[in-house]
Formats: sequence, structure tokens, C-alpha cells
Amino acid sequence: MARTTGSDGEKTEAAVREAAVNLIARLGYEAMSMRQLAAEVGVQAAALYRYFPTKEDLLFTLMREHMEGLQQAWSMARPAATDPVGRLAAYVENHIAFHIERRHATHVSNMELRSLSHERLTQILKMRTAYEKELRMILRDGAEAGVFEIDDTGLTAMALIQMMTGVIVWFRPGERLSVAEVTASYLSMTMRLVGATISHGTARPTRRAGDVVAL
Amino acid sequence: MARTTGSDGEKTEAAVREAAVNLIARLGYEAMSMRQLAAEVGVQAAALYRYFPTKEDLLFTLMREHMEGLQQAWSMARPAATDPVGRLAAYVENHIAFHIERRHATHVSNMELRSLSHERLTQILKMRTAYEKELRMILRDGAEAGVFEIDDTGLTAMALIQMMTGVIVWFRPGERLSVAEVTASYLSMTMRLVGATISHGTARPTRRAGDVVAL
DNA sequence: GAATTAATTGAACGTTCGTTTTATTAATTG
DNA sequence: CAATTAATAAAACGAACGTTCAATTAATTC
Repeated sequence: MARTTGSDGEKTEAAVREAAVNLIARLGYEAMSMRQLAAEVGVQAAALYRYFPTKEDLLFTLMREHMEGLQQAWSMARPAATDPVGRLAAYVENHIAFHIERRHATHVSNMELRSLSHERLTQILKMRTAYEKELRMILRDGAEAGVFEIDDTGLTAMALIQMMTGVIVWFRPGERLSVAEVTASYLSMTMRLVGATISHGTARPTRRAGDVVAL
Repeated sequence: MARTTGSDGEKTEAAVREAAVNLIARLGYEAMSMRQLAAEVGVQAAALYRYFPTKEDLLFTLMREHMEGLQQAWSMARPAATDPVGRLAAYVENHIAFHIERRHATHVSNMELRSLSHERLTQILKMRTAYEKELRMILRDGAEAGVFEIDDTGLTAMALIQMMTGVIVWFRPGERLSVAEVTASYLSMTMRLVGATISHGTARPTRRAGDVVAL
């Protein structure tokens, strides 16, 4: 046999991407074979090589596009306003919404980094760092303006990102909590964690000793 | 050749375990071959099968003993006192110390779960759930006593654990921050996140409106 | 409707994998 | 010091892997 009736390169490539994200998320990159992926798409393994020259190219493409999507989502959600509380809230909301919506792709991008070549790993990490830097800037601005109370900006940014991204580990759509409820809770935890005050911008944080523990 | 001079079963098995944790953490379970592991130990691949009947048995043993170690560490660090703030502080300190000290083993236990059979996966997850339940109990007790302010106990416990465990992703001993500094920061962030008040036990949380944002 | 291009199959290649078997030597026991 | 046990090496097994190549058919172009 050869070309099948109704076959279409664009559709096949899209099907390969989707099946690959799901399979890699479920089995892991190393554990997923090209034959398995092909079977999921309904095609022979050799056909995959028309769209991706190697298995690693496929992985890299999925990761790069995921990271580009994350940056783009944030660039569209980023508020024009400059007050740190509003910017932080937008960051948290966007991060959680994006990661819940793309759980599988996030799983792949976070767990399969070691299967990339050194050069490609660097490239993905650069994109990730750029995205995380946005959060550090918000935290730094807020701390300088006196609306946040933060020990260490870098450490706090990492803690927040781990906390937020961790949502994909346990959250399942349609169970006990809705996306809105989860987002609201994480927003509230985030604001408490950074010691956000209601006062915007100029006021000093007038926390009275003994109100909130800071060991 | 056959048995080598100075060979000792106990020492070889210990060497296999240690090399396996490091190799799996670095390469991933699927990507590590038994021949690679054997070479790291300085032995032929067939020799490994004297100590572990299959590759998966090796992985499972590493994970089970890691989880047992975690539970044991907590059972020894658990304070006799009943006040939630002290118990939470002990939980955080123990969790971070343990995970920083056993970064590689934690990596393995968290990332390679999908390579276990269903039965063994269940067994490991049961141990993990039991450990996490301790945190949920502390949070619930604190919320009921009025010393914590928590939306959802389960969600908060997951957020805290993800945040704390995430330390192994970016922390490297001997760099900018010491273990003590990291622990202190995480403790402070945790207490703010759960809205801990200084008052122990009976007092109601007398937070004044506008002091801490809770969106 | 012939020529060209797009999409895929089926078979094969060499390599590596986890694992088993058998033989061999070191250490221990009586 | 002979007999036994412990610990390994060496070689081989079939299966599965990523990938390549040639052949073949569907769709498109002129």
C-alpha cells in the first residue's frame, strides 16, 4: 500500500503533535516508541519522519511551541497598569489558567528536559527564565514600593512558580473544585505569601507587630 | 573470569543503590541502561541480577525506601506539643531539610512513578498520601483553633508541598543561599500563606480589614 | 488525461535493550 | 586441605528500538 485516500499532510501533522503530547505526558518521552505514536495516529512509523526528522526534533518542537504559547499568553494578559498588586494578580491568573488548560504540554515541558541536546536545552531554559523574570520584576517593584514584604525576590519567585505550576499535578477538571475556585484560592495564598497590603503604591506597610507571624 | 578478589555482596549492593539513584536522577529511569549502571559500579550487567531480580524491582526498592525514610524522619521530628504553629514549623523544617539532603532520591520518587506497575504505584502513592495527610491535619487543627486562615485545607496542603518540594529544582548547596537561610524563608512564607497569627490556640484571628489582602 | 507532486506503506538495517545461562574463581566452612 | 558457598564474568537470547529506503498510490497540476 501507499498513500491512503483522504490523507492530508496538515491534518496528519496536527494529529501527530496532539497524540505525541498525550503519549509523552502519560508514558514519558523515552518510554514512548515511534511505533506506538504512529499507531495512535493511525499510520505507520515511517510516515512520522515526513513531519519530524527525528524523535528529539518532535519533542523539541512541542516544548518550544509550548513556551512560545506561554509567553504569548502572558504578553496578552499583561495589564497596562503599573501597580504591583494588579500585575501580580494578572500573572497568577494567567499562569494558572494556562497551565490548567495545557496540563499535558506543561508536563512534557517540565519533565522531559533531560532528553534534549545541550543546545536545545539551553534554548528552552532561556525562554523559561525570561518568563520567570517577569514575576521577579513584579515582586521587586512591589517590594521597593512597599506594598509587598519579601525576604528574597528570587527565592520567592521560585516558590510561587513551583506552587502555581504544581496545580497540574493534582487538579482534575470537573472534580471537586472549579478552575475559578482554584484560581481564587491561589490568588489569595499568593497575596498573603508576599505580604501584600491593600494600599497601592505609596503607603508604607503598616503591619502591626503580632498580626502576622514572620519567623 | 568469575568472582573477583575482594568482592563483597553487601558493598556491591550498596554501590548499586547509590549509583542507581544518581544515574536515574540524571538520565531518567528509562534512559538508564543496566549496562550503564553496571559500568558505574565497576561490574558486568549480569551481576546486578544477583541483587535485584528486575530493573523495575530496583526502582521500586529505591522509591519505597525513600518514602520510608521520609516517614521515619517526620516521626522523629514531630513535636510532642499540640499547637498548630509549632507543628507546622516542624513539618516545614523537616520537609525541606530532608528533601535538600536527598535531592536525587526525591527526584526519582517524584518523576519516575509512571514506570511502576499499577500495584506498586498504588503502594508508593499510599505512603505519600499518608505523609501529606499529616500536613492536612495540622492545617485543619490550626484552622479550627482559629490560628490559621485557610480557604481549603486540601488545596493549601498541596500548594505548600509543591512549594516546599520545589526547592530541589533550583537549590544547589554551596551557592548563594545556605540551607538555614532557605529554610527560614520558606518558614516565613508558609506562615504568611496560612495566615498564621501569633496567638496560640484560643484567640480568634483579630485581623483588621485592610491589613492583609485576601482577594 | 498525462505528468508531477504529496503521502504513505512495508520491509529491512544495525543497534541496543533487559535478561538468562553457564562457567569460573574467591572466600568460607568443616 | 577438601567441600561448599558467594560473587562474578562472558556470551548469548529474542525483542524492541529509531531510522532509512524503495515501491506504490492518491491528489494535484498543466
